[in-house]
Amino acid sequence: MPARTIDRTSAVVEAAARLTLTEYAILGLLGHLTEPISGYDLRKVVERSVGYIWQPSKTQLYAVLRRLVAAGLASEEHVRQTHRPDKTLYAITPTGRAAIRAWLDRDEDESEPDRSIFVLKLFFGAQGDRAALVRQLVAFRDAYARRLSVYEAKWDARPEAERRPSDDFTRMTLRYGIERARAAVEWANATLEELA
Amino acid sequence: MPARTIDRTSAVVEAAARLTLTEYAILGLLGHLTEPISGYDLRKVVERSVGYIWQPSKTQLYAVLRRLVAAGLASEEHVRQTHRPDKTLYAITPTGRAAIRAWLDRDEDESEPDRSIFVLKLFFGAQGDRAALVRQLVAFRDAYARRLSVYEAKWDARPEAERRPSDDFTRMTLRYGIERARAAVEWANATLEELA
DNA sequence: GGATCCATGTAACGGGTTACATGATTCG
DNA sequence: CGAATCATGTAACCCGTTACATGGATCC
Repeated sequence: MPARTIDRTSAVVEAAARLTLTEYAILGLLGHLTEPISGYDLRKVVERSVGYIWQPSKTQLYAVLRRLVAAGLASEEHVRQTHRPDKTLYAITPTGRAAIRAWLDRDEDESEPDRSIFVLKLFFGAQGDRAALVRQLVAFRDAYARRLSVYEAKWDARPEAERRPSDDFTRMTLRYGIERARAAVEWANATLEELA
Repeated sequence: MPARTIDRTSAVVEAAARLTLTEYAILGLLGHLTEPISGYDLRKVVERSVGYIWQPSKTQLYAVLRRLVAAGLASEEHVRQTHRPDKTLYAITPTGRAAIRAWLDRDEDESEPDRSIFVLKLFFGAQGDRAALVRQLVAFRDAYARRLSVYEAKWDARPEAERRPSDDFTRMTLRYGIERARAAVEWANATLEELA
């Protein structure tokens, strides 16, 4: 938890207005899940779910979980294990739920740029070697094409009978990923032709 | 310049292999331009050109320029002014040119996720208020729609006769921005219907 | 019997953001 | 005559990344 929130004695939800994106994301995941989870397992969940939108480093994950507990937004439970390393399970608290709800309801004021290293490189293309750029453009396209097929595979993953309400939102974001990936692939192909 | 590059006595280009994205971007801009430029003006250039791909804070810009000079990748020239504050003009050096060329030619190994605060929020949509989400989705769509029209206006900006070789690359990246923005707007509209 | 899985950390480092500051000048 | 422009900076803060570490258990 950032130091600047320490002096906020009351109004925890308002203090929560100062969480990092990473903190909100992890807190949101805890709220998304139905059972307490270890940091280790949470990582895997991230990879399978929001990974394509956003991803924390391993170290960050553990650090954030502890911060959330310190802020009262999550609770922890230590579990002893005999044949495996001991672990700590984290769950969201009512305060935590209020915090994400407040975050979700709050309007964001700025729209971030679509950051991409490769596209930035392409912008400077005239200063470099054309063949190298083409090579990287191909890699760029292939990376998005791979993503695309991963997303599309997920699309039909869960059978309709087992769907939960939150799946609707998962699918919306999935569709976002699909549409944007598709746009990227098509653009890359068109640009490749232009470079040839 | 990061401290870790200090001990590299020779092979400046290789030391340059350790620059930040921000540093490469600014160096690339210096290489892109034909004349020395002040930090102040460079900011405006950023806003008008690569701004939608990537953008540094004001403070960063000035700091990076000084770092680039310290590394020998850029040169500076102090200009006294009578009716305006004095300024410093920066230009890329031959070493700097070699550095971006090396960067441009180098393959990137990782593909970053398509980070978006709002989409992350939508992923957690089930935990929040539906109306608030719809409101933000509209804002999201409108922001991209605005971008879209800005890009499209740029597309036909420069008359064909005055075009320079680097414009081809500018247009490629511009088209990327257009296609992705279009995809975002269409997705947002479809999702809005779904939420209604 | 070497690799991979489980499960979690520490330490160091640095880049980037936010807030604040300055002071003359030109525009409306 | 107040606001915006020009032009650059300092200070503080901290989030996030990278590298490194541990040690038993299971898999092939």
